[in-house]
Amino acid sequence: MPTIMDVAKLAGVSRTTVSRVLNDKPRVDEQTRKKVLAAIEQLNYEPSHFARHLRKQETRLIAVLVPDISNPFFSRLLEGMEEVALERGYKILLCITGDRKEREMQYIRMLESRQVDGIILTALRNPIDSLVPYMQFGPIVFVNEYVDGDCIPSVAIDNTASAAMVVRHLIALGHRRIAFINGPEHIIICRDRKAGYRKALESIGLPVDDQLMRECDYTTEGGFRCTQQLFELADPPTAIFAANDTIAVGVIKALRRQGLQVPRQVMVAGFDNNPFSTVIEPNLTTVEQPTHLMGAEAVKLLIKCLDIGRDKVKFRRILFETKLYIRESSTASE
Amino acid sequence: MPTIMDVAKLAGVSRTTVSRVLNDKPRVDEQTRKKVLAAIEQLNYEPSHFARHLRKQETRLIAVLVPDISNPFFSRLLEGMEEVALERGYKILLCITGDRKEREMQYIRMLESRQVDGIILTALRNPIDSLVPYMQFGPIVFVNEYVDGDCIPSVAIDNTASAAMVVRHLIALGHRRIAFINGPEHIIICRDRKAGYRKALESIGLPVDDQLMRECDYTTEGGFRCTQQLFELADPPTAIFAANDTIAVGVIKALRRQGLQVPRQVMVAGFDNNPFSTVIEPNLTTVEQPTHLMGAEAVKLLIKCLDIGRDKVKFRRILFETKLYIRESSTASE
DNA sequence: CTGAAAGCGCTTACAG
DNA sequence: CTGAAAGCGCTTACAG
Repeated sequence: MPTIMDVAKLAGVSRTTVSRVLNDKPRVDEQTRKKVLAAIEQLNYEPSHFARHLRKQETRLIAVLVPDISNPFFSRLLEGMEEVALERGYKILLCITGDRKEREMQYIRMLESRQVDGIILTALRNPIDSLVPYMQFGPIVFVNEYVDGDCIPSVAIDNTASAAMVVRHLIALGHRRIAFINGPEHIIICRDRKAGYRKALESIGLPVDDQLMRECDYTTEGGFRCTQQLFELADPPTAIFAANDTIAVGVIKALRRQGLQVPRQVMVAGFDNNPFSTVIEPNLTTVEQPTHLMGAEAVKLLIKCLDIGRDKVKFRRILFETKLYIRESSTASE
Repeated sequence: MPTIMDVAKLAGVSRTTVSRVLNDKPRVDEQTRKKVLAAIEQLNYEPSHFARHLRKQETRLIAVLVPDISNPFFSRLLEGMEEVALERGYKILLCITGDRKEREMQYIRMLESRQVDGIILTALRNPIDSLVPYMQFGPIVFVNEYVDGDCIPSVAIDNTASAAMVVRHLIALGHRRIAFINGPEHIIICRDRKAGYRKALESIGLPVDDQLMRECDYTTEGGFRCTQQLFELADPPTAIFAANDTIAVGVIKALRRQGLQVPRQVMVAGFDNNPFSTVIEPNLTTVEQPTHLMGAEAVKLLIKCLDIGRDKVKFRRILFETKLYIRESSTASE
């Protein structure tokens, strides 16, 4: 494998000069440049990223932590990130945590051993304080996930407002008994969606019935089970809002099992615009997040922190708009 | 950020000794080891992976190229890889090609600039010959994808046999007009599935009707369109085998649109056991590949090439068994 | 058991 | 415009 020294010898110059040509520095004679370029070509030389980065004290690597890559929400986020990273000369290290705390910390520690320049967290299962010791080693940016305060830059949506938008839509269709099946409420996103649900009800003076609020683990089975429970109530709901589409699939399956027709007898809405949502019958009303944009923006934010220093970065909290897709599952039949 | 020199000074030894302790080398006095360990602890020292790898001429990084991470097939493959990589001290660089040839080559070139130790390809859109110049820089392993001959180690399934299994299943249910909607036939996997389709028909003396073989781009829309065309035939099929579940969703949607009942009037089968397959009604008969195992095995194979040299690795072609899931879409009503 | 020295392949002041 | 030298942070023969 040829090194810079081989190129220098062949071209009859010093390795300093080769380095200059390589990095497009000024003050190189045109003749010299040509000789060097020819030597590079002839040897099929590629500079070693490793050596370069050791010298420059940077890795051009970004660790992205995701709980679960099979979830289209996270894979789309990654697609958005990858696009921008490549453009800017960064590479992405895929870190799947499986929502396990130790695994998460293990990856965060890569910052300490300088394996990566920075970290993007799409979720955080450890307490926020556990990040503090690592922040000195490089920037950390949230996307999707966020925390109160703005000690850590984040890219996200307004979950409260988005959930409220769905509930208002169901209210407008005449529903008064609207159930909410949430994901795990130790997750801030779920807490905020719940807040949005309450807010929408309260804003028009509807009572908030604890019986109608359920919590599951973000799975289809969870949605199925919670729906069954809801229909054991004396006064069951006429509409169900699920905190994500995976749950909503379980909701629709359970309703079908109960012999209840969607949307005629019960309306359903989800969240995420998962590809599922147009496969299931009836097609699911849902909220779309601009996942590609969010991923892209997160990488841009991280690179900005790297370039100008975290503390100088403004807009520490970037919010994106969401969009409600009204489909069959919440469409009134004429 | 402390370096090995800081530790050496604090412990009052040479950096050679610190390195020995770090790497668990023998011939270090127990007292000395303790002193060094204490210094490491006190400084919160972590060795720089970069420097270590520059010296050792390895990166412990594996580039994994995938066409599309939103496809659950590829994301599960990645999950399997990640698990083993982490166990063995390797990290995974996520390379999304979007099926673009230039993008693919761009990533393959990382081998040349020694950014990664090896490459795993889940697909290859460039001609196989284009890999040859890069093979000298590090091992390349296929998973899912493969080529004729065994110049490149691969982990895959027997696509011909698996497709034949599906078709035999449909034949056993009494079908004689079985259509096949394939993915792009420049992909070897699709060609092999088609071969399996033909083989199953021919094995019991059924004619192979060109009209019943269609090709699309692996999308739901493609499956929809091809199905519509099939039902413009004078003698339409009574069963449709789609080369993957995404296509099969389009098939079922088209049949529904035509007012045809599945499975009563037309039976359908897919491939991949995509999560879709249990969301769509009726639930889809499909073939499951052991994606996690395949991903894991691909990483093991690559690491073996790295450890003992590509040429010494046996089992250059590893085949995994597939499993047919018979669901409603191909179940005869009593 | 321990250390001085060389070297992995680059880049960057510094000097000319 | 060009080059000699130092150095990024490690590991590894080599010598003692």
